[in-house]
Amino acid sequence: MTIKDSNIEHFKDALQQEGLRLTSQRIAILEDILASEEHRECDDILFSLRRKQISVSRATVYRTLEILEKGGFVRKMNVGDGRFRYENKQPKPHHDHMICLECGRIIEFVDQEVEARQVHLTKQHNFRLVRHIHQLFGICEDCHP
Amino acid sequence: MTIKDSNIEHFKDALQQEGLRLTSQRIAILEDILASEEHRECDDILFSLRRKQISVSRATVYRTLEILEKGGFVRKMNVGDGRFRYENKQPKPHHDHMICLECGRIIEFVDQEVEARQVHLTKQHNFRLVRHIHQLFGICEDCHP
DNA sequence: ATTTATATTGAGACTGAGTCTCAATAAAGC
DNA sequence: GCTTTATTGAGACTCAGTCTCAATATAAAT
Repeated sequence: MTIKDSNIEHFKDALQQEGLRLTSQRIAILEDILASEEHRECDDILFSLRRKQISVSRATVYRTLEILEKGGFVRKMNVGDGRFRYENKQPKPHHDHMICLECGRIIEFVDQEVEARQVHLTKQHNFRLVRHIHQLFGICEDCHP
Repeated sequence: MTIKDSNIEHFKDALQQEGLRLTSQRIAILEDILASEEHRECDDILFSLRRKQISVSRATVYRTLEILEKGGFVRKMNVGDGRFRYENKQPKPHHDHMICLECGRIIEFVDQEVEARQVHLTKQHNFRLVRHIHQLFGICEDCHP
């Protein structure tokens, strides 16, 4: 069984637990996401499918992305420009992002010290930390001399 | 001269540098923001003005907020729910936010270690840091037992 | 394999935050 | 006060994302 197939099996299980069905559209969308390492918006995924001659409606892509996010298959991120980006979450450990203001390039990073401080700071306020967003905006090395 | 008047003077200067005019609407919006410590969305400001019998159009509030942001009078922030929040930036040093997922309460925080790590991490990637977003989402002490 | 119950899909209408247009109005400088 | 031109308000518009509903497809039962 390939890694792809095992992912689809997991997806099938996740769907069944919710009483949802495994459709060709949902498989196509998941496969497209699994095959990409990018941080893409809905239409990027839609056009990627179209290029493969797979016709899915925009509504279905949005609906499936929501299911995939809940199931932990994709990560939905807000870059602040009004459009959400979705990335394949599967093989990746937690990370945050540096975002180039010129070219939109996204660099992933993690820092254990920052992670530890977050826990410390929220404890100080008796705040139960659920998740966080840490985005560093600036100019990447390709975009400055 | 009051602090309020000195702020309006600064605003007038900022406007003049851009060839813009000091109007009663712009003054009313700035005053309303200076009088608040909250993180409000456009309509909160609009309704706050209405309560004071000041009629300004939504378009003008948006337009003025943009000018105020550029001039460093307000800070525009994205909490990820599709609406921008604006806060009085004047007397405050830099800070980030903890956001309660239950009640929407916003707690401000700063941490020099985190700030230092950000500089360090971006340097490692030869990335020129311009600004950052650091938001900790969770449940505040009022919303959990 | 057929049937049945119901989840899913696609097309397009709809929503809501925010932007744009343009005629009427109001600052600022003379 | 007069003139120039920035600003305003009302509503049209945009754009990402959601919702509706009739037609279709899945999964389970027969």
